[in-house]
Amino acid sequence: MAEEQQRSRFKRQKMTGEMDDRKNPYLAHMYDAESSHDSGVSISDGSTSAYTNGRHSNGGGLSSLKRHSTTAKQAKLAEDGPLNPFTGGQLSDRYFSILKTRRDLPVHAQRQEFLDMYQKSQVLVFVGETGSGKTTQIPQFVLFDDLPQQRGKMIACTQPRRVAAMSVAQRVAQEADVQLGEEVGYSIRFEDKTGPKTILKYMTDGMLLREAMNDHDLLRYSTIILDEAHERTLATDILMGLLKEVVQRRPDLKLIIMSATLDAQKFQKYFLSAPLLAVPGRTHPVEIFYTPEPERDYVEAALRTVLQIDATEPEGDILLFLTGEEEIEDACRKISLEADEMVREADAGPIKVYPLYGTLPPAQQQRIFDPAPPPFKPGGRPGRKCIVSTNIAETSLTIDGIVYVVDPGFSKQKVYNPRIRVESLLVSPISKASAQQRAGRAGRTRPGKCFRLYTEGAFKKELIDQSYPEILRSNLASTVLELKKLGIDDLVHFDLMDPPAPETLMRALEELNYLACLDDEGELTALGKLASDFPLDPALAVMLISSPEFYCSNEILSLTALLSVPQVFVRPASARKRADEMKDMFAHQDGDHLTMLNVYHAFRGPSAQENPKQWCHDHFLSYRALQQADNVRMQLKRIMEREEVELVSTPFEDKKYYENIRRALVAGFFMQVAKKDSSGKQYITVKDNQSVLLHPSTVLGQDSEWVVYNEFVLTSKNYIRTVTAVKPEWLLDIAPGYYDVDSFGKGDIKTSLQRVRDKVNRRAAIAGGR
DNA sequence: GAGCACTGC
Repeated sequence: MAEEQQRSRFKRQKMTGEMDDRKNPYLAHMYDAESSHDSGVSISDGSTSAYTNGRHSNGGGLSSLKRHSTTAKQAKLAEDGPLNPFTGGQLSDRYFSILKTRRDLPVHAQRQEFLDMYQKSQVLVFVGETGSGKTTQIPQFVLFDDLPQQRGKMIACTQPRRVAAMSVAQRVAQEADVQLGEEVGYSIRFEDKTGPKTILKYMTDGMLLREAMNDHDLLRYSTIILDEAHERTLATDILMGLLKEVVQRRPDLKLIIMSATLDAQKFQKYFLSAPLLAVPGRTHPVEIFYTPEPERDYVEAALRTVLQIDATEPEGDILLFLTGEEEIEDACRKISLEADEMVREADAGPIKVYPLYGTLPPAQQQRIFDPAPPPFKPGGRPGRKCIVSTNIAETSLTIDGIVYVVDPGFSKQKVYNPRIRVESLLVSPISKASAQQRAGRAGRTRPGKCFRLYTEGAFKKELIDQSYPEILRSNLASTVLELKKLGIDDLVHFDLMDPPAPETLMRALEELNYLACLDDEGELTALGKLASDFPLDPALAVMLISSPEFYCSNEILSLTALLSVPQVFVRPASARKRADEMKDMFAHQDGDHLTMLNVYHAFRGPSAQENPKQWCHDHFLSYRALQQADNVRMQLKRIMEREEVELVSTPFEDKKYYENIRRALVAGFFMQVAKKDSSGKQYITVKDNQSVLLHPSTVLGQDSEWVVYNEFVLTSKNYIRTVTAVKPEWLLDIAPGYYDVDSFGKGDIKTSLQRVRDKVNRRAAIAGGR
């Protein structure tokens, strides 16, 4: 394929607009800072005692000092050693070599500017693009000025992802020349690597939110840094709302919002004109190409583009963004096949194609870091690798060596429809910010190219600037419960950056009221308080808390854990039949929940525990998911013990063993019930009257009139997945408030429930009359 | 007779 043809398909973008943002450093500062660092309370030369941990150092002559105003110069001096300013120990050679590279980072050039701003204002917004060093350096800059050890406090820096919190903490501990978990540590679910000496703590945003629920003013911290705020995770959004109030109650608390996009003005405005400091990133230029005409089939266009790049562009790896597992596996097969043909016909270089998505086993994910294949013969055309990935490569994983990015402009995104109370995944156009982030992936090691499979006009006019924050796309039942526990009573006036639709809030309140977590006045009930102690969706928490009443809390505990982790059943395309046969071995005729419980019990059994990994592989089960379930189970069990929720079981021989579990299911999921309709082919959901089908993966036969379901899946059809048969009289008995039959709209469900009610009443009358 | 982007407590 000629270079000429390649060019004709893509209009070369003039280097304006977006690319200018990339090339020109951002406005260095929009805040006119006066130097305020000359304030007398500085660290005496040569002394390091202001930095050593007050609770442990023995020469704490300066430990009574108030908040310091350190200058960049002073901090540098302290950093230069020879002793570690925080531990008093000898600094290692590695420390000094890392220190040199740290001082080359773009943020370092603006250290004084940062300190001036930090000292002057309680809240500040910091913008730093990829490669600026903000995540590792800013918290350390703060450390040298804040000196939290002198007041027995800590600096917190939040991350949206656990791996990031872990790896950044590891890196910063190295930079500070301390043991991870001592002065520098991290805290994520299931793992707290901090200790009494910890003064800088990286943590997930969810973790800090959990802490806030028991300590509304976050008194353990002197400075809180919310990193990657532009990602707008649910936890970050709530933390921002919360901290906006906390900084007013606590004048001694400092807050830094760190973001990677220029949208930072929005953060600035939200925090009442907080000053903003922007530092340029360090990336290579990326040339952007657009298609002149819209593409009808983006997958087909993507394949064509990848092959064209392979045939015509110089050495360099390719990253293609697609939306899901199946699409990706399919594309990988096709690219490999076509590329092989090109090798035969046109003497092309070798190409290796790797899929990348979240549910891929870690070992296979690691393969994307393998080097590109060598030429077929010495001096021949160089090989390249092509990675076909979901959005995971946009934020969570960075791959060096990518020179070409192919961006069809779509991703799967969660959407929530409050009218039918359904969360689902939908293939949707990405935002401008996402497109920019994707393009940037081509310029990490050297100048690159990004091929957008949409027109420049579409980019400008059709793509929204930023993706909608998660808070606008989610069911907020657990969020509302959390807010109540956080002491936010007036939800409507709680100042969120993007307030959710009133209907979404109403739905959440209604759901929590039916679950008896909120009373009719919207106040947190005892059950609601208890439920908020569990890191679970409210329905799951209520099911777990109610389970002792059904003599099966041990079993419901296992089931709750299983329902909070990814799917345990594995069904590879190459072995569907065998996988299904294996699943049948665990099947329980009354439904998928009980089947999952059978799996878990087998997994915990002696024969599986001999070699659990092998056993899972042999039985087409996900070892990772089951292990995770074990972990979650332990965590939940500890909370149950602490909160004195009894752990009991019905003897397995008892004929009520399974029935009790099914009844307990109803206690949490009575709002997720469907009844078979008159045709007998499909089901109708209770109250919402949605037509749904049993998901084909279910073990349940077609003869169950009433079922509870765990989730609603909206794909080619409306499916309910993970379903178990229940009896209608249990619904009336266990959730009488929700099953107030007279309040139901006319229809089959109402008639059936009336009939059941009458039958129950008649039986009661007879029993009473005897 | 199907398909789950991603993250988190």
